[in-house]
Order: sequence, then structure tokens, then C-alpha cells
Amino acid sequence: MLELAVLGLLHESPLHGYELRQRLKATLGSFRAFSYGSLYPTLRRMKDAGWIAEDEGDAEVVAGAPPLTGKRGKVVYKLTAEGKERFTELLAEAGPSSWEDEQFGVHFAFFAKTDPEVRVRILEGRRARLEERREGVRASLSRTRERLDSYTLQLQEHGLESVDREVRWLSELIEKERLTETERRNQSSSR
Amino acid sequence: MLELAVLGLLHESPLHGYELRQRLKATLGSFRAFSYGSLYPTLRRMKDAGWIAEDEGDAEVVAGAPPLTGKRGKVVYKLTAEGKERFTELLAEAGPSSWEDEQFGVHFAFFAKTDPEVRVRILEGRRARLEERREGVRASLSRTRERLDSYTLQLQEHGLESVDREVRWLSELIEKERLTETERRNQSSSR
DNA sequence: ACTGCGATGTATCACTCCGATACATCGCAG
DNA sequence: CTGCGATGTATCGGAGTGATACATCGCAGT
Repeated sequence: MLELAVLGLLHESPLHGYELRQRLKATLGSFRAFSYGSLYPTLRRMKDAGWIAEDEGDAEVVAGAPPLTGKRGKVVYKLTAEGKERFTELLAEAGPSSWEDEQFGVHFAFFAKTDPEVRVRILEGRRARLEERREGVRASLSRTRERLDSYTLQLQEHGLESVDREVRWLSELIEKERLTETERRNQSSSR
Repeated sequence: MLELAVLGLLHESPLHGYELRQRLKATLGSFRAFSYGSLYPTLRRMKDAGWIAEDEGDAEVVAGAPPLTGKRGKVVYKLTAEGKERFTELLAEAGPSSWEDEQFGVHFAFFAKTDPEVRVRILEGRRARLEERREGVRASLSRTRERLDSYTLQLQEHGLESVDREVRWLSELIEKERLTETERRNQSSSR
């Protein structure tokens, strides 16, 4: 959900719509690319909800990177206290939706700000979901393989490989999480 | 677009909503998975448009695989002549939207029924689009690499690899198309 | 024989997001 | 000094999702 992404980005520094979108692209990369058509309405909605507020303070001071432009029609938003709360809240709840394709990417992008336990839960949830999907496709594929033309077959198999790759990627990440986790535990117990 | 997929599937045999959805999953695999929430309304819309019609003829005769159930509330749809036209029409137009993520998968699933030239055009269009995207991400990544936390970085790089894999896949497919194309030409000229 | 559960089947609704489009200004290259 | 590409805000129609509701069928377990 866009809301989470906006909250996360504003956590760093106040931003206006256009720049938010740039950051969105830079942060989510090839996974997701929200359009202005959803960004601006979302910004309004979030402002109405009180998660964010217009920042009238001059933009120059704010960013480490120079904002480059003066003050025109730009509407700069900043996070409110409620917004910060909301962000933490959203990051903490690893509901089933967190392993859906769209949600996962966004949540993962803010893993650095997420509780280690939640991280593992999400990673594992996603992996389980993908494995489920994979088995479903595999099953239906073995059932209908000979009835499919070569293109459909290609599509299936490429898809299957992609899912497979992501599963492996997730497994690596989970493994890494586990390692740093035990490491963390050892340090705190030997302290 | 769901419309295209429905047209394509009904091209084989008349089907009712539920079964259509099963076939949809079997055909599109892990690429796309339309929900009933869009399927049923689409079916209605298409019926109103005249592309499909309710098939009152008994369902038993119809499918190679036994339909298993009698006639209850099931609504079986079949393709109309206009629907067939529409299908051909949709397959022929390789507009820019054909290389968008969602469209591409659906269109590719019916490549067997698509004109060879259009096939190559779509494949190349998609590849170009992906390469564009990849370069964009790469550029923004090299610009902001050190500012990103390890998770965001992981995400970016995994995404980049995925795109890379698909580009390679597409290249193979294009190569294959080219081969069968020249082969086809040789045959027809030596005939 | 009964029970209940999972698969089959149709349908709606609120919501999110996309893509196209419109419009205005800035900074800079030719 | 002219025009073009990047910056910037905004709306609108349409497509698809996820949740939910509801009903029936066939079968497995007791």
C-alpha cells in the first residue's frame, strides 16, 4: 500500500509529491511504481487523516541533498507524530496481506525499520505463499502439460523458474536473519 | 486484459465462470490470476457487447474432459462470431500496452494464435521496455547506492536480476522466432 | 444413516491503483 | 529569444482485488 511507502519515505525528510515519486522509484526499483494518479489522492487522504501535514518551513534547510528549487506551487509534506505511530503500527502487523506480491515489496523496503521477529515472520510467510503457489501451478501443469501449446508451456515454465528463484532468495535472507539473530542473542547473554 | 483471456479460452470450448477461472490459472500460471470479482462482471459486459452468448446446449457433449456435474445454476458461455473477430483484432494490435507487465503475459499465452510478425514485435517491444526500466533503475541505483540500507539494496539487486533474467528469456524467444521465420520463408520459396 | 466439510458455483461491493490527460513553470541549449 | 525537456500538481474513468455472502454437490468418517 502506498500509505506505508509514503510514511516510510517521509520518515527520513519532508518531501513534496514529485520528489516522493522519485524516491518511490529509487526505493522500490523494479518492483512497484506508484503513479501520480494514486499518489496525490493518497497524500490528501493522509493529510485529512492527520498522518502527515503541510510543511511551510523553508525547504532549503531540510534535505541533505539540495532541493534545487525555490518555493513555488510545491506542497511539502512532513510526518506528524500520529504518522510516526501509524508507521510503526503498520510495520508491526505482519498480516496475511504482507505476503501478497504488492505489499511484500513495500514492506521489505522498510525492513531496516522493522522488528527482527516481524522480518522473519514476513519472509517465511512470503516463502510459504510462493511455495503454495508453485505447487499449485506445478500440479495443474503436470495435469495439462500435453494439452498446452509450446508458448503457454514456455510461459508456465519461465514463471515457475521465477518463483523458484524468489523462494531461494527468500531462503537466503531468512538464513541470514537467523544468523544475525543468534549472534545478537549471544552478545546480549555474554554481556 | 481479462477480455482477451476469456475470448482466447472460449475459443477452445464453451465454459462457465468457475471453470473459466480454473483454466485462467492453468493458462497464465504464476503470471496473473484474475479474481471472480472481475471475471463475472466482465462476462456480463462481454455478453452485453455481443462477444459471447449463453450456451443453452447441454454441457455434457461439449468438453473432452467430463464436466462432472449436471445442469444447475451454471451459466455456460460460448464465443459468438463477433467475439472471434474481436479476438483476432485484439491479437493483431500490438500497441504499447502489449509490453506492459499485465498485458504481456495474457497476450503471450495466446501466441500460438497470433501472427508471427506480431509475435516478434511484441517480444521486442517488451524487451525494449524492460531494458529501459533496467537502465533507469541501474542509474538511480548507482546514484544512491551508498545512501541505501542493506535491505533496500537487496531488493533493488534482486529486482534487477529478475529483469535481467526476463530480458535473456525474451532474447532466446526472439532468436527462436527468427529461426522458424527464415525456415518458413525458405520452405515457401523452395515450394 | 448422518454429518459435516471441501470443492463447485454465482455474485456484489468498497477500495486501490493505473494510464491518460491537462496545465503551468523552470532552466538551459541552440 | 525560443522552444523543449524536466519539474510540479491535479483529476477522471476504468480495471482488478479481496472480502464476503450464499447455495449445492459428493464424499469421507463415524
